[in-house]
Amino acid sequence: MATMLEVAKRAHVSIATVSRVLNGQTNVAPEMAARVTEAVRALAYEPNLIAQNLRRNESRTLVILTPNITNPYYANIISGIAQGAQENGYSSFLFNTEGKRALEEQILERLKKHQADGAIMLAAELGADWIYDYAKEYPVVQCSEFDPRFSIPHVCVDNEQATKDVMAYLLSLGHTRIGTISIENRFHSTAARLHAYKTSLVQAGIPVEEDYIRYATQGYTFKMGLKSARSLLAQEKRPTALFCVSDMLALGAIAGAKEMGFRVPNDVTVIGFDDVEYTTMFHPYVTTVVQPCYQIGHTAVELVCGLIQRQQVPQEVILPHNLVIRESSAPFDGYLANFASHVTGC
Amino acid sequence: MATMLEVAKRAHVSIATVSRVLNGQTNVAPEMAARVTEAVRALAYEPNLIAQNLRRNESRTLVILTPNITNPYYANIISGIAQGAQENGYSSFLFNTEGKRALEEQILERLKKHQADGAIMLAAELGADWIYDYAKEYPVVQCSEFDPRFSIPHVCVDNEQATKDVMAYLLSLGHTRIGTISIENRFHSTAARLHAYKTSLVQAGIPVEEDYIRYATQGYTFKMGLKSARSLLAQEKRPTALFCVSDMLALGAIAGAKEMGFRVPNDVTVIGFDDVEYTTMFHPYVTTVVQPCYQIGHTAVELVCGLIQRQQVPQEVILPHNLVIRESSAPFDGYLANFASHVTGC
DNA sequence: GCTGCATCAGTAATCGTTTTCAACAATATA
DNA sequence: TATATTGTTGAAAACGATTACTGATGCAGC
Repeated sequence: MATMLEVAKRAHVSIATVSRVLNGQTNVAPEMAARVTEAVRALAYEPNLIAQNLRRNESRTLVILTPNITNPYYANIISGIAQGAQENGYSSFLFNTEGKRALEEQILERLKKHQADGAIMLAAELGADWIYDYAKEYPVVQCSEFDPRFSIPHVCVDNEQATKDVMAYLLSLGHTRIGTISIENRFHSTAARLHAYKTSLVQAGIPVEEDYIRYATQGYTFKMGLKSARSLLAQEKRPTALFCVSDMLALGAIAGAKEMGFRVPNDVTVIGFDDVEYTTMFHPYVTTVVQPCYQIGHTAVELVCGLIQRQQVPQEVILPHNLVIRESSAPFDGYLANFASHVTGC
Repeated sequence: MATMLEVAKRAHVSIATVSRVLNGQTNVAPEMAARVTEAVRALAYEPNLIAQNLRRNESRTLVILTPNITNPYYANIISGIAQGAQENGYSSFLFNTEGKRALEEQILERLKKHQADGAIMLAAELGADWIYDYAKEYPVVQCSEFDPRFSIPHVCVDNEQATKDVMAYLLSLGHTRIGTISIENRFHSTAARLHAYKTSLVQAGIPVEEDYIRYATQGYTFKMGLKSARSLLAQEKRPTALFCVSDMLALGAIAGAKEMGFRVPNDVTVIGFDDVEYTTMFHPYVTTVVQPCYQIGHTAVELVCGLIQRQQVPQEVILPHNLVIRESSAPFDGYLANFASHVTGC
């Protein structure tokens, strides 16, 4: 690959002039500029970005840390990030960390090593104090998850309010035996949703029953939803509505309910969270909370670009959520609910 | 961030010595080496990789082009790549191209610009001649898909043979009315599978019926499988077995068959391809061709590393596939098949 | 004609490494 | 004692760009 020097020689100018032409500076005689562009074309010159980055002391690169790229929830966030990065003249590099700290640190080390100008972290856990060590010194932004103890800029929805909306909706449908499928992890969203679930009940004068709460032990998976629903719905005074903290859990819960002979939504209402594509793949389509994923990603890029340019950026950006009502939710039907718990097949 | 010069000053040595220590060279006096390591530690020195790369004229970086990171089929390939890259001291950068040529070219341009040492392309289409322009000059390897007209090194399974295995299995089960859900795209695998489907029939003395072939028009999706199955099974002389070129299509086909009142596998046998996680999520678990995805990814890295080091590498690596028989396939039952086509509900 | 001021092009320093080469000291050999 | 050999070390030249600075040229104003 040709270098700037070769271009300069061919155009009979100095490399400084070549550089000026390439960077669109005005103080170059048109005739010279023409010679340079011609030489660039003839030699198919492409600037060596490594050299450019060294000199400019920037990499124009963002690293994106995702626990699991296969998760469709992240897919839209990522495409928002990719688009935003491009608009701001950055490349975004995607890493699949599987939530492993060692890997995550390895990637953030790139900030130190000048391989990246900023980082966007999806799904950082509560108590991951070490992240703050990087965020203090380098541009780091968090998406969806964050730890309120640290002032790392982040973009998310109001999980507490979203859950309250779900609960208000369920209560308005007449449900009083409302269960939840939560999850065993250290995400802020999980804690916020569980907290709002409980306070909503209390505020409605309904006691919180631990029997109505299950925790997925192995991630937001279909199987976990299935298993949790089986156990929740096997109780004599089974819940008539299930709030699941993710759509995959909801899908599993619906399958579990069906398997036990319950109809969804007639016998059991199931509500999800996130609005991934699968919610409208199988009937009943899932009633769920939609998060503006693309926007979340896009906004995160804007924050991190702000940080890179040492501008003042908001510590927290909360984007609007939306409860979309589809086929998996229906008003409480006392008659059915009392009998359905004894049914075992159709 | 401290530079080498600062480390050198603090250790009272030259930067050459610092470099030697950092690169583990032996001809350094232990006492000096100790001073250097101490200074490195004290200043929390991290080498500037940009400078390093410039000097070494390499980036130790691989770019991975994926059409769709959400597709679980790619997930395992990607993790094989990530692992292989790490083992070889490379970073792998993942890009979601959505099959857009402009984006793909933009990413391959990084090879020219010294931003990446090699590229691994997943799912390149037939007739994408322009790729060859890059592959001629830079290390490029293809995974799963490739164009036999060009000699770009690639890793894949033998799609032709795998399909023949499926067909032999179906024929051995007694099926003679075998349909296929293929797809409208320009992948070599698609052509190979369709070709093998047809030749297997012909070799068995069964004429190829266009009525038994459907083409998914909008990708390997559940909905496409559903739609194709509906149309295939609505025929009076409906096929009793369906070979689908992807698991998602098979899942959709199973749903479609069920919806029409057919039992899978009793009334209709459905076979998929790839063996993604979803095949064992819902019953019946899908009989499918498993591809050694992780291995494919891993091998692709080895090839590309070979190319980078200007070694001779094989033009084609074919990895073994495996037909795994699960719950969605069963022997042909003449009695059921003749009546089931008139059934509309259970 | 001389000064002052643009305008434009080139020289050289710079970014932070690696690596060649020469210098030097210490040791072995004759 | 003189020389060859070996082992360490540092000075300086790369890598390929950007950019501050310098210098040359041309033109206007006096």
